[in-house]
Amino acid sequence: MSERTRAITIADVAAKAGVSQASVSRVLNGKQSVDPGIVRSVQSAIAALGYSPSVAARSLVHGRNDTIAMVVPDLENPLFQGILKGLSRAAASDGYRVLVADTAERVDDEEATALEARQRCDALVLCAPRMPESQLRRLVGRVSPVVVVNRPLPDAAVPIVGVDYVRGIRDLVDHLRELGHRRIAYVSGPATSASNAERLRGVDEAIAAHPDVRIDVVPGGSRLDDGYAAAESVVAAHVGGATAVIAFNDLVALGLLQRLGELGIDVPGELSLAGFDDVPMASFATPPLTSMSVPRTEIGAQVWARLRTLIAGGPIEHSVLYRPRLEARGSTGPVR
Amino acid sequence: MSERTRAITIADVAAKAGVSQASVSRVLNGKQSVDPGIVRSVQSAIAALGYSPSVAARSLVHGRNDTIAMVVPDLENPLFQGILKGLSRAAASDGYRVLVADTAERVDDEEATALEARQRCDALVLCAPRMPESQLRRLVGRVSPVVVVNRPLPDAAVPIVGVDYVRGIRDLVDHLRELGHRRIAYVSGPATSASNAERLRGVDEAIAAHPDVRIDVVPGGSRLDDGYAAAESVVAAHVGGATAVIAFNDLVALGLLQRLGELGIDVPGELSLAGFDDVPMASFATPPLTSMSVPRTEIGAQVWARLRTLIAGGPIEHSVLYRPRLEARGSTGPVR
DNA sequence: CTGTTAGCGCGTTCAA
DNA sequence: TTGAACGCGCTAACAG
Repeated sequence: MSERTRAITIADVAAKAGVSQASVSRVLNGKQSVDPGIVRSVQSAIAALGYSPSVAARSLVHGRNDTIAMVVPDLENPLFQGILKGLSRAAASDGYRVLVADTAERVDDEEATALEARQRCDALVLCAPRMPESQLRRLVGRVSPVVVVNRPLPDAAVPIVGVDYVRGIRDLVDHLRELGHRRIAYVSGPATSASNAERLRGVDEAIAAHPDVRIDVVPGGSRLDDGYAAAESVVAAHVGGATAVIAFNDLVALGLLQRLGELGIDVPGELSLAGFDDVPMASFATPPLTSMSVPRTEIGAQVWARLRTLIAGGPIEHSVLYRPRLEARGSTGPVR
Repeated sequence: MSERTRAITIADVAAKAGVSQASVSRVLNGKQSVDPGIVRSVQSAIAALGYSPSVAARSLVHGRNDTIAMVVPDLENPLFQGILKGLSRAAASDGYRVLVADTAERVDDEEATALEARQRCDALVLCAPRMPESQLRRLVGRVSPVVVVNRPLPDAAVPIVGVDYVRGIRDLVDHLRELGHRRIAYVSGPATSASNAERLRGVDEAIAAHPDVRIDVVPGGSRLDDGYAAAESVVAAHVGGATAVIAFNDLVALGLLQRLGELGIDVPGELSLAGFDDVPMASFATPPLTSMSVPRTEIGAQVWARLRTLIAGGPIEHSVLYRPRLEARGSTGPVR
């Protein structure tokens, strides 16, 4: 059929318009002032030829390509999806695009993936990195500009945007305590998750603050089926006296809720249940799930704000920690 | 603090190794045969300098950058997330990365977004484009190589990967009919969604095939709250005689399920309810939601397979339509 | 205000 | 096998 035709270049436009490449470039970028006549002839030449500049050539000259990368352990996590959406839209408003790199929870691939992604982009977002702290500290130094999400890294020269899980758990425990609960079970998240470690700190602090409260930790995970599978341990804790359960996140809570229903355990009658993240589905569960709300897309926007500053050569802006907001719903009730 | 240091280039490596740039390039790309001694000195120079090649320069020379873009109406849709995940992982295994471009359901921005994304990448995936067919036909010609997802485009020179919604709806109606239902309500999706149009065709075909079945269409949407809001219309249809409901997708079904519960309508006792897509949450609802399963990540992988062929200069491979699989669960039951 | 020139960093001829 | 030289497409500096 048709010949594989080479793309048209700025030289073609210049020739057709009868001017120099520099003039075409000026018209293209609106630099300096150009003779209105030239502008018109260049513009019509561009239109006639259907020319569009080579992004690659521009990148080579400028040393940047207006693209950032987000490295994430699992694209299926609603929290990360929300952050990606917020980041993508915020960056787009400044003419930047977002590359996604899903490490599929393979901790060993994280560093290589991050380095490779950074090669292609002007900056990086490391979302809930699972790698050891020492490795992460080394890495952030190599991939700057970079912003870290949901992973504490004290005194590191990196802006961090995250969620105050410690505070969130404490607030949640307070809520349950006010309802009369004194024995609580916490269904934990992935061992590699830093935010799970933070939640556990929240658990410890809550216990310290309220000597009358006891919290047992049972193994869980991060997905629906993890919650479903955790039901057995939760029931054991319930038999042992627990009257309320806090799940690592809403997915775990919803999976657990389902299984508890199958087992004939009334929520919140016999057992109160709360999740974390306040995913859209939370308020649509039966009963509606009490959760700690986290501003997912807002986090993405804040990440972009910090990254943009860094890209522009600005300072490392202050880290920010969002305080989760309690959304008390039907799944938690007074102890009886 | 430290000087803003210019990145090291292949010339630096060549100098340090005492060879020509060409030799370094050869070692880097494993082309031709190079003297083992040179190889070693180059490699140690690379290691010593911490050199890594410029992606931009490579892109300029090769005319490609091993990146593809996926344009999607809404990143929050579980179906698109699954496709993105499958696409991203499949492409990654071939050394390609994925750029995401979320149009936020702004139909008017779709074309510009697609063109801009294509500039930066070697190929494009148009996921459920909302634009008019004529515009889409024109567009696909301009952004080739491209694969279209979930949008029929008869006789177009583009591989299409999609879901047989017509057949899916028919199978779902058959399921309900076997349970004794004769009056059904369909809660429709977004007006701009081509897959909704396909579902409506399925509805029509089902009616034609089963003269004893009547299906009423009520307005809906694509998200949880759309389903919640559609409850009123559904109840009206129920009062009018409908004993079963098919929702545009699982999100709508789940939102509807919630509201029906609040209204004291028993599912499936009074009203059977089915969704579409079989999102992870479907089987965890109360009652578990009957749905039509769609292989989300598999679709992403198939998209990549076709795109890869196209990028390699291969032929336009056959389009493929996945037949949804019925997952009959507790939300649908015999009419009584 | 305009054109000419010199790179940006790399791959790839073409001789040697 | 190796190195020198050119070109990918564009922007920025410098003259004119």
